[in-house]
Amino acid sequence: MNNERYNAREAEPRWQKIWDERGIFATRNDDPRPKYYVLEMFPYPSGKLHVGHVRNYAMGDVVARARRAMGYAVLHPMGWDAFGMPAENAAMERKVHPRGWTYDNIATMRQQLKLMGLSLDWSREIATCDPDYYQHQQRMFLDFLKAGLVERKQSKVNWDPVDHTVLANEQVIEGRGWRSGALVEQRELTQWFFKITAFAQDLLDSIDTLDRWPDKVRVMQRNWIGRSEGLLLRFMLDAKTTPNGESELDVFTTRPDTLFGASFVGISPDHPLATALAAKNPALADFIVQCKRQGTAQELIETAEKLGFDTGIRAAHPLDPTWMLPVYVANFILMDYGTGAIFGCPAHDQRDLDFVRKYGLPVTPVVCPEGQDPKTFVIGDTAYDGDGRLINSRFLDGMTVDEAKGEVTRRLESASQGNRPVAQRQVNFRLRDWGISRQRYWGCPIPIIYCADCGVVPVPVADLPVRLPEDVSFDKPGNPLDRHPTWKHVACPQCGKAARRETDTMDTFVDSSWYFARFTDPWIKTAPTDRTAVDHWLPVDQYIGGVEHAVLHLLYSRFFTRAMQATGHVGLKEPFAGLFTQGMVVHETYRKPDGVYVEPFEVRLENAGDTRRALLASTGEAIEIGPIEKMSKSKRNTVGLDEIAGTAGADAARWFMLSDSPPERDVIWTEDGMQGASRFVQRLWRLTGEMAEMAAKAPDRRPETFGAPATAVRKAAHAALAHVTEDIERLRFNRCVAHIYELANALGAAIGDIVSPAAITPDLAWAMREAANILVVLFHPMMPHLAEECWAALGHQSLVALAPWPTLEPDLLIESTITLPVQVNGKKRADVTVARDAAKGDIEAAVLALEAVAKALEGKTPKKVIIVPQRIVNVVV
RNA sequence: GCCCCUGUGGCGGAAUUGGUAGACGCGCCUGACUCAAAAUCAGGUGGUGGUAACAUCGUGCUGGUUCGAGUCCGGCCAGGGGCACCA
Repeated sequence: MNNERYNAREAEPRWQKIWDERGIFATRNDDPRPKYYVLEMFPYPSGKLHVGHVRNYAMGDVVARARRAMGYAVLHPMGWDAFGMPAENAAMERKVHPRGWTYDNIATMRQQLKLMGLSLDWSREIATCDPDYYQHQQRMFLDFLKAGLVERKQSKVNWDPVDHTVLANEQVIEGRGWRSGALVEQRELTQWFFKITAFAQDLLDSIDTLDRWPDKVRVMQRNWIGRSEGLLLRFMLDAKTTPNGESELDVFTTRPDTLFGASFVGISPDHPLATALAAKNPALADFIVQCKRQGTAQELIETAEKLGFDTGIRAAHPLDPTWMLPVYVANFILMDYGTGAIFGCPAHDQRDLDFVRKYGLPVTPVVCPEGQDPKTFVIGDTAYDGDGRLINSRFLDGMTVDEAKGEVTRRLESASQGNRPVAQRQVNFRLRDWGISRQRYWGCPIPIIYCADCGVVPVPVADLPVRLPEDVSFDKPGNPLDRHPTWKHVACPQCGKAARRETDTMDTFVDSSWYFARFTDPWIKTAPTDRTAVDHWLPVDQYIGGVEHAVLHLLYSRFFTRAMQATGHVGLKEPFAGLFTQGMVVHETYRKPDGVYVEPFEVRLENAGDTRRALLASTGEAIEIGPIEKMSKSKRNTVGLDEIAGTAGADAARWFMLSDSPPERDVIWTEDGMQGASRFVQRLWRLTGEMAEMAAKAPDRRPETFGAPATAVRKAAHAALAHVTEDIERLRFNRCVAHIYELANALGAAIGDIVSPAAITPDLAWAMREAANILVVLFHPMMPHLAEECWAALGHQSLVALAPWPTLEPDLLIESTITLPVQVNGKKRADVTVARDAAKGDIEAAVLALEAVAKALEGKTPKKVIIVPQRIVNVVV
């Protein structure tokens, strides 16, 4: 009997040490068993772990431990996404070096992860800030460059004025920098880009193959890539009106059907034609300057008024050369989508309508909604973008929108002007190339040298890595690499003359775009990956992380894997076969009457009847319980790992984080929930202790027959086994938890039914031993330390971490008689117990003989009796 | 504005994918043990009526399909998320 309370604080480190010493979670690449790669998104070493990390890693660990038991060679590694801004901010604020700050944090967090008892292969640990890692990234940058997947170009970029760096589109959330929260400005800079658009169509198409990804993420990626099909059409310009005799203008449209509703042609202020004309027209130059000034902050763009400038240029309508349209420069036209030029159809596009109302251009409706009289159909303040029939459109009149699109496309494709078709079908993507240049120190240096004679020169592979200099200062804003006295001054690798290093570093999302591949062989020095290892382990079978990376990390990694495939570093294009996005851990907020937030561990909660109240633990002062929110430093509602591992223990915390809420949803951290988990830890300890006592009396040989009590115990154990196995495979951890509770309840009841020691027959003792073993193996993925302790108490010499998953006896789940609910007219009136394989006629007879059924029938004769085998009986009157 | 998701007891949530709504946990109530508390154990816990057996209503609202709807379809309402001058 386990008389002592289970002491997690003593037991947990003891088992961690044993696992560690025996190296049981280190995975060999030549393991012949089927592979299974489980990965949780690796953490940024920000300082300390909190319960949100516990949830994330506990889920991955359940999968890893269960798959290991099921006979897979499991790869479950851990590393550090170690480059990034916070290290530099710490350097500025605390006068520490980013490297020291980062590695100190890694040491702390590694220690904390070990406290959680995760079954990780620490021999494969990597940190992205280690030159042993980033040199390979530089190597791949050079390979991608050679393959045409990297490009240096001038473009408009998002500039974060607080972090003093450029941000990718994916890193701008509602017009603000994703880290700093500062309003992002537009700047024209020369930058390095990864050509993610080269794979736009494939990235989109392959989403259909990611059948183990959440729909939500797939939808978000589809929207982000944003494919639209349309027509590229050529407008002929009146050369007399253009600055340098230009005679054509290309326009992209998805609505060629509305071409007869055109009332102007619009070009972006950044369009080459606008630039050319501005050189000769000071008023237009002023207007363009005005557009750019007004357009610096994203937030302003969204509320900005539509403004335009009539260039005096005239364009011929593609379907009627005699119809001349005015060409405006308009502030709402984006240069980097389509061609930077549009035709404006105000009746059916709200932006165009707002624009023409201001400049007095005509509004001609050309699509009339079904059922509306074309004579009375007028456009007011709202453009009509729905379906309908064409009007005011000459040969298109009467067609549907789709027919008209087809007709216009056909005509213009076959019409030629100067030996080229007037129009061609085109696909455009919203997705833009990934700008990776960052004007920061703590990142992977871009291995490029600029030479006055040779131009842009890649660093030779033999010279890699390009290491970050150690002696840098953070006393001024801006890039420390750029103002370093010597680092950037190098000899040109080609001509030997004085040249200059690229001082930008790579976006930290590059670092995390391939780490999962590096884990497959982190020891190889000569290449980013060992092809045998990487092709063996990839794809990741189960990837787990936050949904906030749906269009960031998860899209970049898909691109990067394609680029690695194109340059021979991996043999596949989709890195993550299964993806699971877990919810956040949220917590109540607490504030003193003066509005100051109070941390959870300073608060004492009291339940009185249905009401709860919070008191300051130290003084008893009443505290207001605020809304439940995402854990954040500003709301002071975070719960750290140290607070819980040191008291209730890691197992209880893991158990609580996996219980109640479905894993994809947010979970609320509560003291009560944590206590409930702790109680269950003790209950399992007592229960297995009692069962161990009985198990000691069990015969070695399996009994020939089992009595009713033993059979009940065995049925409960095997039912739980079946459920937990399925629920782990489907990542429904909350249901695993419920089924383990059910088994514990059933076993507790079975023990309670034993009236005297004499009732413990050999077959019952044997069943108890079997059930106890099943119970411990079933909960060990969630509470591994407690499981080892119980496993030892059951007399095992080996570790439960190495125990095989129990074998299910399906016969135990099949009952010989079943109880079916009986409905009359769809309302439940009785139960009927019949043989499992009873004939329908027999069931019907049994049902109609029931007193409750007769009563409900009120003497009427049933019209029909519906019998769903093994399910239900419904008598219809 | 467009796209997507969610809505079930006091709370977190189950419901074999169209078949007994409320598994399991938390909280609460009653009892046992205790000088007392903690811990533990036993019982109860959707609403209404009834001592009870039982009856009746009940899955955001509303209509429909069906022998049967939390689950499917139509229309609303509420909450959350994503995208947003993308032509």
